[in-house]
Amino acid sequence: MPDAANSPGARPTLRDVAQRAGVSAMTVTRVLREDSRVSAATRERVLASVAELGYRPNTVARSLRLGRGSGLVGLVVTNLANPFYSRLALGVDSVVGPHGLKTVIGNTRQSVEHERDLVADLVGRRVDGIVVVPAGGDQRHLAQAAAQGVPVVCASRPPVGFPADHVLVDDHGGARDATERLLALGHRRIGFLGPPASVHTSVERLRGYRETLAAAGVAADERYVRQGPVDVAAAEAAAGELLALAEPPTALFCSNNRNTIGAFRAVSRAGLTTALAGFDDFELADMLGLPLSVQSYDSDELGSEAGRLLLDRLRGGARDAPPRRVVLPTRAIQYGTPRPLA
Amino acid sequence: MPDAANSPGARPTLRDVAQRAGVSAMTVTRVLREDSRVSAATRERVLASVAELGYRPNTVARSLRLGRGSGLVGLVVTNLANPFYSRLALGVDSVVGPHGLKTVIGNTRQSVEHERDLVADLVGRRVDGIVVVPAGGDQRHLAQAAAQGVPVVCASRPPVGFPADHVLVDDHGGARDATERLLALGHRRIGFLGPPASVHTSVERLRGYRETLAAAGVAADERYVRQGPVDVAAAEAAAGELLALAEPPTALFCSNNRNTIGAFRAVSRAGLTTALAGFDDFELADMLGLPLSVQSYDSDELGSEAGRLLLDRLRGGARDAPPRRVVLPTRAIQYGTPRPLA
DNA sequence: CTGTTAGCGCCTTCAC
DNA sequence: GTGAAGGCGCTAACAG
Repeated sequence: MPDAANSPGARPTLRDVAQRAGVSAMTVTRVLREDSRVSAATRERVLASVAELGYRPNTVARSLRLGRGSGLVGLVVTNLANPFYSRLALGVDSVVGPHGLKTVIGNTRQSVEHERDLVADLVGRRVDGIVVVPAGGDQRHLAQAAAQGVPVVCASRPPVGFPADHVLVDDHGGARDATERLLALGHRRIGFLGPPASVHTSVERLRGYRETLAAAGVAADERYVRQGPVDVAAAEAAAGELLALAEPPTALFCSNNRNTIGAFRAVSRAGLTTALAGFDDFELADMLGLPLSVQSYDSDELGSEAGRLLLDRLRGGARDAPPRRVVLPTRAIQYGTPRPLA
Repeated sequence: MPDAANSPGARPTLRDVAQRAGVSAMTVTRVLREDSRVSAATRERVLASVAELGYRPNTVARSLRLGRGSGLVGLVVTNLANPFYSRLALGVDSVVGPHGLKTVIGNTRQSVEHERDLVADLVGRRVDGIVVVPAGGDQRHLAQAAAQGVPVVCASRPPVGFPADHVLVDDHGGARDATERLLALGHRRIGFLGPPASVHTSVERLRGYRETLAAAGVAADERYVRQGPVDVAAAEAAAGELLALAEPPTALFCSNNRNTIGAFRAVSRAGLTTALAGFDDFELADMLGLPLSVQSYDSDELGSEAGRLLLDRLRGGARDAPPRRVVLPTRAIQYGTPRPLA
């Protein structure tokens, strides 16, 4: 009887295997851990017993006994449906997975409150570490987790009020480059479209945009700045407003791909040739029929870097190293042929 | 000293709290579980002690003691970077999350071997259940997990060789509708583009396409069928081949959005007006400048339905119900104005 | 080479 | 109202 399910739901234990093989539980452990020297004969018997019972060691009990963590890494993001975050998740998982760690997802739906509950839950589950894209400014719960000995790595946004490893994108540099490209084409009336100021990346990208304009001697015009849209529809509306101004911008810098796509829709619908520069690459960007430059980077790299930082704390010697910061560069991609301003 | 980290990494235990409050561990448990009647005074002292130590109950130990599962749901997909799967993940998580279950992700990268290892690992972690999009035809490892008492729910593809709840999309019906739309426009030379026959959905959609053609009295032409492309580049190449035939198809039915996008690129590059019908909606589909009909459905619904089926097995009375099947309908979306064949 | 003892952190059972 | 045992499944540390 290969897999006699004696009582459904009652999974066999180490003891069951031992008893069936006529040895002690300890011996079974040894065989399973390929530990010390066990006689070939015994090993055979034990393995047979394991197979017959369909025994699978209980990792939970094991990790409890060993005093280690649960072999889980918590991943906390605002919206996993966003490919940006799912790639990030994959990046984390691809790095920690080979080390026997599984990734637990936590979706906060932009709510700091959810984030706090999630982190508390993850800490309770004794995750070995947490990778988080903080949803808001209040990060006390993260500080607390870190203080309780759970390594925290922030991705995309820096930790606030406590030390932690973090991985950022070169938001400022990317925004500078994007803006410079528009300036180089002769544009002076350049609009800005991006998420609200509560989003760290948006702040940095806006700063890069402003500083670049200032450095080029272009007067800032706050009418051209729309910090707010988080989805395509809102971005399209906001872009439409800018384009409808008496003296509309001749170019738009869009600080993420939601805004770029929204802007594209608005420009396209209005039948204009407003130049576009954006942050984040996206599929079909090359087929839009408008020249477009984007600042691109792989979000899975954000994840894999975060995973590496975490592993260093867990396995490497970086257990008590001072907090580290990794900044990923962006690279410019030009779609279509840029048109100099007439 | 609010959170004196006595020894970093050594998290306080129930006993520590008890000792500090001058009570027994049992009493602390009671307070935490809001169990029996504990004197208000004791409760106060315990809670204070909890707060001061920053104590967080160890869920791992708890679930071990209670003999329950780990409060985890395993999610096994081939590629989380694909928005299809990340939405599915979110759907699962949104349903099981409110029941205190967390979702653990497992990415198989299309490898059945990885899938087997992953499932084994998840079972070892005593997940309460598994939602899986099976990567291949060999599902013995899933059967085994199910046999060991871990409820398995298949999404997008049915279980093979063992009974299990599953959620499918109406692949056949959607393909029929898509093909009928092309026939209605007067097309008779209709090509098919889709993933290899190892993918269940592809088989069903191809079947729907073939049966619909046959029903309309259109002779099948196997030169027009390309079952293989899994990414945009391969799809574009395959579409290019079809378009380059001596007697090219006047319309293409693409059985997923990778193939639709690839076909669009090929058609667009060739400057043709080949009609397109696809499966799966995708962003910017409306901006492509070609008429296109797609069979759309929400993959998060696949996930949430799967989550519900799983919950029924875990919490509901469906513990030992016969396996159930849920089929989600598709709905047609028309982008642009369809052009009847001249 | 193999077995016994003890206990990870928690909670059910039974006493007081 | 509260506490003392005992054990969930597993494995270090020590026997033998």
